[in-house]
Amino acid sequence: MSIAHRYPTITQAALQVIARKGYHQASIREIARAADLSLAGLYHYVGSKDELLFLVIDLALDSLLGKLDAALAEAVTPESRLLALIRTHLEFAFNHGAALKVINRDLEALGDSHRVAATQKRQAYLLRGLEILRVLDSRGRSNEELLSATNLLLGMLNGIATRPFVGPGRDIQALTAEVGRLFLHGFLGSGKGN
Amino acid sequence: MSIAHRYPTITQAALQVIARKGYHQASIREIARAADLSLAGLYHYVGSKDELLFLVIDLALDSLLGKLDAALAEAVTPESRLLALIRTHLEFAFNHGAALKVINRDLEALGDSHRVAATQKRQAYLLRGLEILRVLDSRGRSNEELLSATNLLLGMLNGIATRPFVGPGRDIQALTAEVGRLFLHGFLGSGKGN
Amino acid sequence: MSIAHRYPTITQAALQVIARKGYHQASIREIARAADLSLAGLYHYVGSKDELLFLVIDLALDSLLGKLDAALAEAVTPESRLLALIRTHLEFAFNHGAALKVINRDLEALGDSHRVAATQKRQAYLLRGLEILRVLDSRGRSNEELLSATNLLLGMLNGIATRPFVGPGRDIQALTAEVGRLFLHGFLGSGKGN
Amino acid sequence: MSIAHRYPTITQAALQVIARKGYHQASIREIARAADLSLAGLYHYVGSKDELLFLVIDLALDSLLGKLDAALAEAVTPESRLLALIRTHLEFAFNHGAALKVINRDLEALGDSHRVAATQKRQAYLLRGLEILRVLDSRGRSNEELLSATNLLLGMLNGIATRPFVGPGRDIQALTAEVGRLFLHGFLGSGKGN
DNA sequence: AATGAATGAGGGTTCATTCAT
DNA sequence: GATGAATGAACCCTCATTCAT
Repeated sequence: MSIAHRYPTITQAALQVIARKGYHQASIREIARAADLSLAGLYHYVGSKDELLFLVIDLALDSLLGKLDAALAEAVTPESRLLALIRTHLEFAFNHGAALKVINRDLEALGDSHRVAATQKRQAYLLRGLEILRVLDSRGRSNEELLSATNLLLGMLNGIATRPFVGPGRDIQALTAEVGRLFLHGFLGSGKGN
Repeated sequence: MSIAHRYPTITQAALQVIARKGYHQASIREIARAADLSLAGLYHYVGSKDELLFLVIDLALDSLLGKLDAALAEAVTPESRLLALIRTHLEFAFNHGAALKVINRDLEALGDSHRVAATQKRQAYLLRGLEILRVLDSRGRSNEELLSATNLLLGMLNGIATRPFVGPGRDIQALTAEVGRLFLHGFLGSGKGN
Repeated sequence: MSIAHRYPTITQAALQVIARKGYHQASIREIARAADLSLAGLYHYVGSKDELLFLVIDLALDSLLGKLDAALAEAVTPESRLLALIRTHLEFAFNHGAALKVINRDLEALGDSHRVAATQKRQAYLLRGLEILRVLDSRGRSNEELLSATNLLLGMLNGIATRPFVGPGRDIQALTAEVGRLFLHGFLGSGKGN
Repeated sequence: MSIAHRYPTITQAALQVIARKGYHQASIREIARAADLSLAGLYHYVGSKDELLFLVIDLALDSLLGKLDAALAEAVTPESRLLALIRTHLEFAFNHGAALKVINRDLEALGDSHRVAATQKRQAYLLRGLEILRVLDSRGRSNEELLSATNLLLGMLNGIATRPFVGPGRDIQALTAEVGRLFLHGFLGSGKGN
């Protein structure tokens, strides 16, 4: 059993357990059990619980950013780029709900240095959204205003994803369209002068 | 020191500690210390940690609902009712950030029966929003669509409040106006047929 | 069971276990058992293993210094003061062998701040000897030379005490006389000019 | 890399690590790292941690005894033999402080059978001293008295070496002379009848 | 000859909780 | 009404050691 086999098993097990119980309630023993490893065996691969959390979050952020960039690579018009972001985020929420939950809920549990690194990577995601809105904007919004709007957008998306109100019954196409229309109308139609 | 004096002290101390560290990281010893009580003294008033969390969340929800209903009592037009909800929520976020944080983050840590009760009360808050949107709607949206839109709205508001991106520099009047315009344009301007 | 009853029990239990196995091999679980307490019960009185070691060493040093000062209070001539120190040290070694062993062997295991405090108190003991030798000296030895001689003396005494070579069969009176004569002849009869 | 090359590396690495941290605090992982070996690689040469400690102590005792015998081979008068022992011990303390520290501090950590063997070899060293004193003695001291005096002497020497009081600034020639004079005066000038 | 992988046992410490006083 | 004392369970982590390759 090579290390290449073990690491994915470990990170996936950790992701599932941490997503379900939260970082502080997820015991490292339970993670080891979920990874089919003894407690000491897990420590053979991971130096500490904090490092394990970082690994999980870092992988999740890589995955999320990767999917976003792949989707953006095929979208040229500003509107389609916005929709690509919305769709990607919602797809990620539904297909990788555990990962998104851990990113949003447990990142702050990271130790100082790890938290800085992870926060930077999450900011990169935010910046993707901000740049899309900047191009979309027709009224010369300031950076601060654009940032605020980006936060509104991501807040909406995470609000949908985090809450159990909206189940997987809703298909993502329709939801993307709904959020897209709502935000686009609001964003384009609302400005300083209105 | 009567029981009537103790309870507010206890719940406020618990609220602060839990908001700062999260429920599972907030030790009951630290809460007792913050309430200027001995450990066993705290147990004299509160039966368990879970019950204490419920007390805190229940009070927070009562406060939030009370403020919302007071604001709605003075608003008659649908638009002003929506703005009242937005303003109330943002004000609560800025003035009682700890309470909102605990509601959103720690409610799921409650034991089964308490969690059900608290969730119901939080749903009542959601329903206030849904009814506002129902009146506001001009296109005969279904209940499910209205619920979805309500979730979008609350997601936005919580997103703003939770994230550290938007500081207290922003004044609430302006923020309320911005969110209101954005959501209103989006909600009114976007419908099935658009 | 008041705290006045527990602390001596705890420190004595800790002293015995640590003396027998050495600080790092003495598990706090075993100390708790020896003190007839549960593990968590021990932590009710002592904040950490390091603090417990400091308590033990500090008490041991107080006891040693107390006995020395009591003995010195009755000795006036320089020779009798030297013999008082020798006798006290040997008596302490035989009657409180565990305490002396912990002082000599485990002091360096203390954490930084505790180690500084304990070392200072041990230095006070050393200075008692140095002052005795200073008065005894007839050749104007320098401070450094006196310190060196003090170390030789204490080295001898600890050497006897630590090693299992000399059992309690030897009575302390005779041993005191022997060491006293040997050291006194050497100290008085040996000097720079000899 | 033959086994003949590995063993010295291993024992030296083990000596350094054990001297610095003490046997129980010296992890076998750290020793392997210091020997530039993998953990399992170290176990290829050494069967257990206890065996490794024995190896280290045994080599140290061999070295100490070898140096002593070499020095005694050139000394004929009783006084010069005593000085040879003192000088050898002090030189060993300053040049091989780690080895002396491990002999004195960690021998008792050995498992039963190894401890017996090592103790016997250390007794051989003690006996060298005892025989020197026997010849030097002019008053017909008993074996027991001679053993006691030997312990005093070695106690002094180890006391000097172990304590940080006397640094390497002191040159060994002078220190040897000082200890020699002190002990000689004391030993020759003190007897039963004095 | 050499090592990565794996583990059982035990380390110090913290926790929510109970109870005699 | 109030609290010091006490505990069982669980926490994260390290250890010496073994074994398949």
